[in-house]
Amino acid sequence: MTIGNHNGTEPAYKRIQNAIRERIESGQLGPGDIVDSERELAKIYSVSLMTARHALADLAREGVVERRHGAGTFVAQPKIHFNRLLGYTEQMASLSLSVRSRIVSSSIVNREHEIAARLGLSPNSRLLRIERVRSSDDEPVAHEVCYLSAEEFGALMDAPLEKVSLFAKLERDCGVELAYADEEIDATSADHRLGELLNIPRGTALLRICQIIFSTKGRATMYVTGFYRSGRHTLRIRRFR
Amino acid sequence: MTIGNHNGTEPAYKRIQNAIRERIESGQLGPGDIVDSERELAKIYSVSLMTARHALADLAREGVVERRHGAGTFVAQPKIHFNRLLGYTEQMASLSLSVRSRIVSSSIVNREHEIAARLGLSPNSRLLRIERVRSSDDEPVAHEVCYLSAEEFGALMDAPLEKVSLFAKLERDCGVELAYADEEIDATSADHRLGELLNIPRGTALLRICQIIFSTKGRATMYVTGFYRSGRHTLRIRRFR
DNA sequence: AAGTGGTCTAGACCACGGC
DNA sequence: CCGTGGTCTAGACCACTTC
Repeated sequence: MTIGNHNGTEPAYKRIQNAIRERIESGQLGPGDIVDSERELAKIYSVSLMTARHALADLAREGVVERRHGAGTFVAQPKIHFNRLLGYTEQMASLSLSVRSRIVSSSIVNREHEIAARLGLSPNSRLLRIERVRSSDDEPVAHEVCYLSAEEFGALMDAPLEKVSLFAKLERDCGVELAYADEEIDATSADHRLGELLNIPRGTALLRICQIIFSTKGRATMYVTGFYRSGRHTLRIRRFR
Repeated sequence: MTIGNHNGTEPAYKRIQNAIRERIESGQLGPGDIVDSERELAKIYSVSLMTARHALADLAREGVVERRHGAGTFVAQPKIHFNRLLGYTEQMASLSLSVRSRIVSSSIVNREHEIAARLGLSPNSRLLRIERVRSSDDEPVAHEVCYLSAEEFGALMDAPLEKVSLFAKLERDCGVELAYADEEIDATSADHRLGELLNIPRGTALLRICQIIFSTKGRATMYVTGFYRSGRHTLRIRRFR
């Protein structure tokens, strides 16, 4: 009797999981459909019950399947993606809205000590600063300023960011995988300059969002502050207890 | 040899987890400290390795401990709670700030068709409506109105909500377990009435948050709209890609 | 009653980490 | 080297759902 994780292959429980995932992705199994039971999987894959169980319990934890005591294991309903970190362009695209961006300025700065620190750089680091006004239907609706390490991303200074999403550019061309963002959200009023840029009266309420965006490696990659016209933007999130 | 989950008591793996949790909460174990290994736990609690393992693996999944292959299991760094669904009172308490609530009105309404619908009730359902102004340091900082099914929660109408958190009341006294909330966040300006209630000039920017709060059973339990003074409130969330 | 998931046993081998 | 976690076996009893 062979015991233990012999040969250098994938663990059995992962092989089982992948097989189930593939059947879901290929459409062979749809939401609500029943999945092989622990005992069936154990026979099919010649593993013990505990191993089959491990595979299913893990998939349930991920939300791929749902287990009902006494009834069986079922393919879970497709998840609604709340709270997903998206770039502005991506968000608008997901709502079938078109955006255009006007680059107000693009420059290298080296006196933003606090922002440099938040990006985990030494205080006097050179930063690429990109300031943009985003419009939809030729009407300006948001103002964003983002900062990145000039050393790493200086090449983006002349990139055609009017059309291409900065997120996409980072992920596709710069080999950075974005993972999550910590954000601070509050309300403010438009000052004189923001009023002019967004073509609104001074004092108009704006949603202000300030994000630090981290890569999959845990590196703070980008610092963004944005002002969004009220009425035109609502942020939707889901919070858990 | 006894086998299986005899007698109607708590599962062994949960008893082990609770014991570890208690040692962490009481300060006996701090972040980075090593936790009993699977083999030690198995001996101490007279359970099999798999059971001890289950206890630790589950705690690791929750983020309470961290497991390092070949090294051991360690107490995780204290979590920064992002995106946690908290009542206003709870949030302020977690920041060591005291709040007081003044109940502006508390009544039964039956013409809020849209809100009733959002709570999954028939359009003309009777709803308990509680309007409160929250103050910190005797200065009004937020205005909240919440709606609940009058049929289910009518008894709350005369509850002393000046002092007790509504969340706590629901969870402790009404047997409702809150699970998550879908929220919409945007910015607005104070109108005349809000200006008076919050003692601020008309036109001041306010953060507006509108939540539908769901129970663990998936029932929409409460609808809340709140206005929060800018400068006094920033919402912190983490979003994942 | 039959089948399902939930808990549990008493072991096993392997891969990895720190001394 | 020894101890740790990661994977796995071949069973067991219990609680629950469905028929």
